[in-house]
Amino acid sequence: MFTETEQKKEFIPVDFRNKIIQGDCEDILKAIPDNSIDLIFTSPPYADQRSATYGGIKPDKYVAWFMPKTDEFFRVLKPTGSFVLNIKERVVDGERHTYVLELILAMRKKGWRWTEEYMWHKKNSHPGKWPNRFRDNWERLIHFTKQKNFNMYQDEVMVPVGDWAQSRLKNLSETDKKRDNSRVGSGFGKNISNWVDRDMVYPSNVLHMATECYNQQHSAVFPVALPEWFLRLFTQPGDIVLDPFNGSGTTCVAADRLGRDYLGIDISQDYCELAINRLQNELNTKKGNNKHEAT
Amino acid sequence: MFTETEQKKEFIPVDFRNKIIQGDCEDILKAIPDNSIDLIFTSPPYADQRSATYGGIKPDKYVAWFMPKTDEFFRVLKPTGSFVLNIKERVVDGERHTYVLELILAMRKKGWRWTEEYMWHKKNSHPGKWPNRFRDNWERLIHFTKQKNFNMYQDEVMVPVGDWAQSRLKNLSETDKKRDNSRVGSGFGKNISNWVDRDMVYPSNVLHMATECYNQQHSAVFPVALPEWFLRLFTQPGDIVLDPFNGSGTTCVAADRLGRDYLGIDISQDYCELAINRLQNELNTKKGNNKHEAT
DNA sequence: GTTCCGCATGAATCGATAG
DNA sequence: ACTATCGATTCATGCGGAA
Repeated sequence: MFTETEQKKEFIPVDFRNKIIQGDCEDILKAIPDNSIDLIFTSPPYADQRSATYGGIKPDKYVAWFMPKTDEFFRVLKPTGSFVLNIKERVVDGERHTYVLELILAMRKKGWRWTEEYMWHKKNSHPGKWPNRFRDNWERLIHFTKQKNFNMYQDEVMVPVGDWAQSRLKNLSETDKKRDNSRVGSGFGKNISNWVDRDMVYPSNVLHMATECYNQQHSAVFPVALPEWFLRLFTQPGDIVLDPFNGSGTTCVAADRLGRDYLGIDISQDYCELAINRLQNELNTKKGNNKHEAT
Repeated sequence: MFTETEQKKEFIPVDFRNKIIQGDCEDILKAIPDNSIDLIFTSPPYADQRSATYGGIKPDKYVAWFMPKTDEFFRVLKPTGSFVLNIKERVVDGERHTYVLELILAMRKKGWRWTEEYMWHKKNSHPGKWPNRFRDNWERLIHFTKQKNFNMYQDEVMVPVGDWAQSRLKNLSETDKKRDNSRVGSGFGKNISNWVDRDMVYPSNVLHMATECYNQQHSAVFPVALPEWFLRLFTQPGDIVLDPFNGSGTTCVAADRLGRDYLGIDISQDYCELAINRLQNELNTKKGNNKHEAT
């Protein structure tokens, strides 16, 4: 993993796989060839959020700030690739701001296809009570593509039927997180299939996942299971996944676990270091598990 | 209940409560005074759907078709009232059509406030998948208001607390609970009572409800629980609720059950008759229950 | 080694207060 | 009048100490 500027310019065009790069994705991506990325999965800083690291983009300026970046995304994405955007509109003056709607319309004018909108139901959203609204328990996962036909591997995200299987899936994923991560290279779907492989159905466009909690230092804004789901659905092992707002590197962790290559870009040096540490921990966990299995 | 045109013109301005009226809501509402409706809850014909009765509005014409009607809705709605629109964008040529996004933007230009967007998660939608998408399991419930302050009765829709609290509180003895409760009366132990006393919490903006089939001819309408929830939240008993695309009359049934007055408008004579029959059945059920109680 | 419970902490939003 | 900051509100979850 390289974060130094010197290495970027000569390294990326030749081989930009499995790197975390510090910088503005709009600039960094200029060095990436056209039609070279299989999946872009990202959660950009929401308007006026994360101002400490991203400078707090004003809601009214959000589309203008984001559009040049999506132009680069469009260029580097393979024609059969997908762009999954995790975003939610802020409340401004007591009503939802329209920057997400405007962004979708603007991106369509640039050639993007608004193929689908998945729903992430967050079980543990921020609490609070106000006179005019309840807790915001969902976020958009907007699926853009460059063309009508794109790669989608639906069988890879099939889920067990019925509540009994759901509860077992939950238990498995929790215990597996620490103990069996090395085997999770192929993912929980395969583990599950050991005992319920005959009762699997296709999921819907509603995803139920809790936000992941805090290892003291930092909180991942979305759970690893979220990029994992879309990586299974839209990529194959060996494909390359880009997260241009990499943050703590959750997308790259998912790619690493699933045997996909990643490219993570973030403007914050601190975030880049955090992501590199997380990925190093993943590597150590793998080694530890392998050693454990060997003994 | 009146469906004849002759009765409409003289009757509505004087008393338009608990009626099902056949006609185009854009025309019928002209007879309704300004600022007279407490809540508008409706699920308009989606683009290209219900073509037999509504002539199959083309997606590209949807906003132009819908906007004049929302102007009337705006006029008849009380300043403190709410307009809840159940809608979902169709897939056209492999991507989501943008008429819902455009509708929200157009309505805001006319003075509507896009206060919130609730999510209806349809738990039992029809199974099925397509090469480029899974089954669509959610719909928007867009909450528009005329002004920043509006009527909202949040306590009416509180829900039982989650499993985590049940499991965590199950070991508290009855004496502990009583002691803590009594302390609340004397002003002590308020913190404890926050946990022990509370078995109801406020919901979020995600609604989990199964779809309902009223009968074989009119499939996949929304469940009565859906308007019921919003009627509880945004109206009080005696308030008047409008559904300008009344269909089989589910909104009116909810209003009737909750002691709210209703006004249902639909362009289809068949739907109007169906709704009137449903409401008559409700009335008969009530009478039957009362008689049973009397004996 | 389990289970249980206390506690801290969030992609939040509102209203009031201050400059 | 308009923006910036701050406290209050609220609940699902993980962590860690205790039983």
